[in-house]
Amino acid sequence: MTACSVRLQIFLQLQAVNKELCSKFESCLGASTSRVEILHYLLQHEEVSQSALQKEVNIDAAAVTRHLKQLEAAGTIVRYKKADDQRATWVKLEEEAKRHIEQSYQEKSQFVKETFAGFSEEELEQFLKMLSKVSVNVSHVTKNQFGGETK
Amino acid sequence: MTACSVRLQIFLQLQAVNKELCSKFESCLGASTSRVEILHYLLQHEEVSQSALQKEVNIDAAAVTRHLKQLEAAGTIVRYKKADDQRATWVKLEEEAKRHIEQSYQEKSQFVKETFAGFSEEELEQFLKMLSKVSVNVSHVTKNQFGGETK
DNA sequence: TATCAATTATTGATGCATCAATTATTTGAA
DNA sequence: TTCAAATAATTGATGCATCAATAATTGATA
Repeated sequence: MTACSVRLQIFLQLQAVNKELCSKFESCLGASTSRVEILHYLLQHEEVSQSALQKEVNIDAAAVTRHLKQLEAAGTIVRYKKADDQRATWVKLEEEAKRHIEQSYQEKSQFVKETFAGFSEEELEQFLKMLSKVSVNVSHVTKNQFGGETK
Repeated sequence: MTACSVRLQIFLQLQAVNKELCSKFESCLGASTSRVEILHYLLQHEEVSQSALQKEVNIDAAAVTRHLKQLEAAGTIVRYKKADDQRATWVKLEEEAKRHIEQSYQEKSQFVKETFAGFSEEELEQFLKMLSKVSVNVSHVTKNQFGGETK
């Protein structure tokens, strides 16, 4: 309350907002943000290897494998290997599923629109810049700036 | 890539940044942001009931219970009941642990400082306002704005 | 006073992400 | 050619958060 700097508030608020955002998103769309991102990436790319997908959605390879196995079991996607490389697995949406996912794409757009209601385009640009700046800053933080002596 | 609106980018970036932030924080401080928030709250409040603490740190009561049990087992905190209400459990730091946590408080401050390096005070204020606005917007989103017909 | 509702904490089941270890395959260099 | 290193995916162990159900206690009321 008292000595709580603006920086600290932002730090906490960032996490709080993100949590609310993901939670509400999931209850609205019926799937986690990760799951939805995977599906929307597939909607826009026809065919992709797991490792490429993993880099795009930025979650752990193990998590990707588990998502895709579930989606395959549900009949949403197909997975297959190609002759030239038996290591890589390729993924694509079932035709059947595309329509349903197109609809959820609309819902996501609407959700995102609501989320940033009342922001001017200028503010949005600035928001994005700030987030990117934080990202750069964080990536430059190194462990040994802290704790110092390993007493 | 192509039809990717600024709003959508922010939406994704917000989650990405938060993930990096928490991950780096944990590797620097050696404990999750939740855990550290709990400890720092206790450092500043001497004694608190679990339910009050739970509201402060904004995580599920079940998660709080589990954190506190671990901290108790580690000898970092004590938990006890009071005569006037046998339901509530009160929590306080062990004297022994306070010094160590004070140090981690410094580390957290340093981390937060690094995170927002290069931001002017004005920008910080604006950042906070934006986050708050998003929070308000999200809280107003209702499930039935979406999907519409439950076909 | 007996009972019902609210409060508080806990537990169990579940979901999702991470890391580390493992397996299979491919590539490249000696 | 052969073998080591790189690449890709998977599995198991673990951590942490959530929800739902349960237990214990307290307060209110009829």
